[in-house]
Amino acid sequence: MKKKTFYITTPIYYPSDKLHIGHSYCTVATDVMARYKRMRGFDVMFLTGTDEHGQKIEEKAAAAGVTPQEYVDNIVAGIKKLWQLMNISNDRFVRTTDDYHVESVQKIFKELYDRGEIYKGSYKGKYCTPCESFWTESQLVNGKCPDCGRDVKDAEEEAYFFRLSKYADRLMKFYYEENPTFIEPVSRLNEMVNNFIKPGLEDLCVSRTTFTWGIPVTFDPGHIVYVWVDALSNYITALGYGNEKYHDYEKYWPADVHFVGKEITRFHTIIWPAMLMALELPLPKKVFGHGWLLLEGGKMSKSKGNVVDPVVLCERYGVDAIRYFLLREFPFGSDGVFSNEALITRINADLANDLGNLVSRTLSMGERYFGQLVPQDRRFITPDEQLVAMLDNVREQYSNLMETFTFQSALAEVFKVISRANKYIDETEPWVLGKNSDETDRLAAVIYNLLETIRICATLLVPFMPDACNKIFAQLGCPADECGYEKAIYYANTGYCINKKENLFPRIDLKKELELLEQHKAEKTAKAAPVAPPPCNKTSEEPKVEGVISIDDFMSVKLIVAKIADCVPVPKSDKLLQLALDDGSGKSRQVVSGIHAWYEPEALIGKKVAIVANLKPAKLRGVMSEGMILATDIGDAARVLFIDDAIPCGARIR
RNA sequence: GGCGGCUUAGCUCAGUUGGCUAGAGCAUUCGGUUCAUACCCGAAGUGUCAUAGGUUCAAAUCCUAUAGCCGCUACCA
Repeated sequence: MKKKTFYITTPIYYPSDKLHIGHSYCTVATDVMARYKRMRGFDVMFLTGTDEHGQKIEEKAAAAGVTPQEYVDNIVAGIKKLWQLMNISNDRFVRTTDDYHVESVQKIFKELYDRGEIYKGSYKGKYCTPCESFWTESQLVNGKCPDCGRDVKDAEEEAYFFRLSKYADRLMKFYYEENPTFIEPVSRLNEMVNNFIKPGLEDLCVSRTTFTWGIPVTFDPGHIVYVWVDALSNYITALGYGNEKYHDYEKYWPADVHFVGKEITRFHTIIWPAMLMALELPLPKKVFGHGWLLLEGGKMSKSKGNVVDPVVLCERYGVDAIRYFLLREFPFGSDGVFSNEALITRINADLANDLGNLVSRTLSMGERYFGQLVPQDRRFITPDEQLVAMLDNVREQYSNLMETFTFQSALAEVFKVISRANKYIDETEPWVLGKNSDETDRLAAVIYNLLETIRICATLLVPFMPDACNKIFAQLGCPADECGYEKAIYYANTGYCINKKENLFPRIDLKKELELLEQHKAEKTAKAAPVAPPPCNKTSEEPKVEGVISIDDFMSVKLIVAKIADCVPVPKSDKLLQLALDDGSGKSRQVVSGIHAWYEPEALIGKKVAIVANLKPAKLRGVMSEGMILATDIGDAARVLFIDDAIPCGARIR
C-alpha cells in the first residue's frame, strides 16, 4: 500500500543578510510538523530554500565587491549550516539560482504568455538619459535621478503584466466555498478580502528591465522575470515541474500547507493561487500565516541592531532547548515577545526541573533498587490509575492539537503528564518501598510506570527535540526505532534496561546568564558599529522614559520655514493639494498635503508655513511629496500653522 | 480615514455554542519530602474579567458607545 503524502514548505528566504531567530522560528515549526507527519507514517516532502534574485542582492554584491552569485553562495552556505545546526530535516533545498528552477520559471512565464495570462504593456516612470536608466517615481531622490542627481523625464517602459484582476471572483469562490480553511488564522482572510479583493485587484507587473540579476524572459531580451513568478513557483519547480531534475510533482502537489510569515500571506493567498489558476494547476490546500517574534523594543530588524542570533543561543543552551522554547512559548498564529529571560525561565522550569529531573530521579532509583533490569513481577494497585489514564489519553490529545498546528497546546498536554509523574513519585514514595523487601513487587510497578511515562512522553516529544529524546531512549534501554508513534501507549513496552547518563538539560543560572548575554550583545554591537553607519540605535543603552525623547531624537527632525509659491489641487483627488514651496534652497520643493477640505489654493499662496524637510519622500495619488506641512486638528478640521512673514525661507525651527 | 483584532491574578496567557464559588504556568509566601538537576509535592492567595450602558433567569462570553494598544490598508505625510 502506498503511503499517504504530506508536502510542507517554508518560505524561501532572501539571502541579503544572515538569518535571525525569526527565520529559525518558522523553519523549526515546519520541521516539527514534517517530523510529526513522518512519525505518523506519511511520505513527507519538506522543502525550504532561498530566493536569490533582485536588485537588492545586486546592490549588496556590488557594495561587497563580488558578483551576485558569489554573494549569495556565501550567504546560502551560512543558511544551510544554520539549518544543519538546528537539526532541520528538510528533504530538499531550492535555490532560485539553480539551473532547473531557472529553466522551469522560463517555461512557466512563456506558458502564461502563450495562454494570454501575461501580456505586454507599459509601465510609466521616469527616464534619466545620461544614465540610460529607468526609474519608478518612488526611486527618485527629490525628483531627480538617484544615480547622478540630474533631471529625469517622463517615460514609458515596456513590461509584462499578469492578469491578476480577472481572478477576483474565482478567489472569493475558492476562499468561501471550495476551501473555507485555506487561509489561517482566519483573521488574515478578512484582511485579504477587505483590503485587496473588494477594492479590486489590479494586474500585476511581472517583469523588470531595471536590473539584470534575475531570470531572463526567453522571448524578450532585456526583460527579467520579477519576484512573483520567480519566487512563488519554487514550490512546484522543486518537485520537477517544468524540469527534469526532479520527478515528483505528480506525487506531492498540491502542497498540504505553506507555512509563511504573516507579512507574505498576501502573496501566497492571492497571487500564488491566481497564478496556479492561470496555469490550470491545483491549488495548495492551506496557507498558514504565523506570527512574528518581537523583541521588547518592537520588531526585530537589522537596522535596529536588535536581532537575536540563533547560533549563539543554540551553542549556549542546546538546539533542542531552543526548538522547544520557540514552539512552547508562543501561539503559532500570533506574535510573541522574545526575551532571554523568558527563554531561560522556560528551559529551567520545563526541561530541567520537570522533564530532566523526572528522568534523572526515575533512573537513579531504578538503578539503585534493581540494577539495570526492572523485575517483571509487578504489583499494580488502584492509585496507579490516574497516571495510567493520562498515559492512555495523551497521544490522542497531542495529535489532535498537532493536526491544527497548535504546537503550544500539544506540548502543554505532554508536560501535564510529566508533572503528574513527578507527583506520582511523591505519592508512592519509592524510597520507603525500597526499605521493605516485601514491597519489591510494588516498587517494580512504580518504577515501571515511571519508565513508561518517560518513554511515551519522549516519543511524542521527538519531533520537537529529536536529539534529547533519543538520548532518553538510550538511557531507558529501548531502541529509538522501537519507540514509534504506534507504541506511544501504556504497556506497549515491558522491558527496560536502565543506563543512566549525565543530565539532559542542565539548570541555568538565570542572573549570571542574562549578564553574559548582555555582555555578548554589547561586544557584538561594538564590533558591528564601524561597519554599519551609526543609525538611530545610539540611545538604546540609555534607560528609556516612556513618552519622553532625547534632544537628539528631536533634532533628527528637520523643521524649516517655507513659503507657498504655488498651489493647485491634485487631479482626481478631493483631499490633496499640491504645493510648490520656496524653502530657501533656491530650488522649488514639491509637497502634497491632505488639506483641500479646509483650504482653497488661493488662500495659501504667498503664506509661510513650517515643514518637515527631511521626511522620506513619498508618492500620493501619483504625485511626489517631499515633506510635510505642519498643521493641527481642531475637531474634524485641520488648521495649518502659518509663520510670521518676517522669518526667512529655509530658517531652521527648533 | 477604512477594515480587522486585542484589553482577564505582579508577569505571560487559557477561557469551546452565554450557566455551578473565573483558570494555568512563572514569580511571591508558608508547609512537606529527600529518590532527584538547591529539585519535587502541597497550601495561600490577590482579580470592579479596559470603561459606561443594554439584552437575559443568567455575560469575561452577545449588542451599543468610549478609551488604550496592535495588524492590514488608504487620496495621513
